[in-house]
Amino acid sequence: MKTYGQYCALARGLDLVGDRWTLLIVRELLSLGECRYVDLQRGLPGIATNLLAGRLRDMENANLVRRANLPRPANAVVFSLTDRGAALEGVVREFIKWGAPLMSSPMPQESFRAHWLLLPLRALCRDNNPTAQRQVVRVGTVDDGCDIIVDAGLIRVAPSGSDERPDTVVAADPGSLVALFAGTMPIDAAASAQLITGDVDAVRRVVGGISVAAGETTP
Amino acid sequence: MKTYGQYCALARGLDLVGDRWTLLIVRELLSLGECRYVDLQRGLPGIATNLLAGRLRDMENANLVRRANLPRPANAVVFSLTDRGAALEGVVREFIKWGAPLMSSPMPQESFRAHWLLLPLRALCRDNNPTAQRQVVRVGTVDDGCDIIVDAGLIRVAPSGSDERPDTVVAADPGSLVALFAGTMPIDAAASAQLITGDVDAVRRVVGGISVAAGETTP
DNA sequence: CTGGATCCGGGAAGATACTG
DNA sequence: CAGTATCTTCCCGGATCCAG
Repeated sequence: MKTYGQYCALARGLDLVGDRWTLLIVRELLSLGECRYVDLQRGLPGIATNLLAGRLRDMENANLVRRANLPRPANAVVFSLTDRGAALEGVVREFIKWGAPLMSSPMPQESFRAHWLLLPLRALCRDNNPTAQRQVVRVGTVDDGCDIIVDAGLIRVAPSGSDERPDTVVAADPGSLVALFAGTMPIDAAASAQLITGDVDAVRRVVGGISVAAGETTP
Repeated sequence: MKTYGQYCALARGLDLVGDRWTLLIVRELLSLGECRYVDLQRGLPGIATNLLAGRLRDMENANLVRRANLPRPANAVVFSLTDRGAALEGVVREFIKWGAPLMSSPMPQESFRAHWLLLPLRALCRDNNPTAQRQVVRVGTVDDGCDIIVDAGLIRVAPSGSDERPDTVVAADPGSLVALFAGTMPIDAAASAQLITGDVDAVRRVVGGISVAAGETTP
């Protein structure tokens, strides 16, 4: 990006991450951790491959992204954020908070990946039943989704993988997923619509943290 | 801006404010409040006038900016942020925090406006002497700067204007201003270098809040 | 004088094909 | 798998011009 030429923290920050796609690449790396080139392509539908390659090079030069060559398979590469890149989490979080009101419903033609919910879920989920046993709620699928691991009052949200056996799987259209975790759609309605497979109470345990925190707790 | 076409809060947010110059226009309006077209031009050195006009129109359509026609002088207009636009303050604050380490020293040719310090100063300044009388420290000039009004433990930072009589004026090169309020340059050094006019203790009162807050207080 | 609109050149973004 | 090469399109930047 051409520099703004302004001695200002905001302008200098935008000089580094103000380019188109850059913050979305940061979102992918914050959500997924280390990932391969094709993982980034899957998580960034619409990006041109030359643009992705160019941005990764720029971000590497700016010390935001680290590139590591794997021994096997041959020519394999993993990308990850440096500490400086990971420090953008606050920026991304505020952006997501600001953008949340724009999420009322998906547009036709709009793409969706369940792991895009990972960062929002970290803000939205709570343990409403801290004395219960450890539970895992999967949002999406094992190939693309988030695992909400709730245990003793603590929440961890990780990209879904085969290392967790979910007690519950929430698989729904994008609009319903967002509505469910935003508290707009009642959990009962989601259950009736067959969007929840497994232990529905595990969903109740983690959903609606923000509003519930100010009100009563679910037993 | 072309939409990313992603049903994601970050992507949808960037659809609205990801365009070049947009967040810098928000910075100006957050810092100055209502302002005229020429004020924006002065605060955004380097922007082309057609681009500024276009962005303002886009932001008006996105409900981020409000345009009001003044009765006098003729054709005069004031721009200001809507509530939705002002809600970007959190994003801008995080960006400034992230960009702060990039501010070590100004590049030659880089432009500077003292009122760009307004948002950072809100985070940096504290009242280290809450029992003292009300004091005003001006950073920059009456035409372009910030007035730090400190009174009974409360800090207010406003764009400088003729309605305040500063007890102290800090007028220095950009690098020294940043270093002084970031705590890198000792206040004594700034005073010796004739950068501070008036009551130096008023500067001591407001500077270095973050580090001082964890340490001892200045009497 | 304020608040733009118009025109144009260069460069970044986007789409697609191809390769070690 | 991880890009490069190439082409097209469109946005940005700079200058100038214009209406109220």
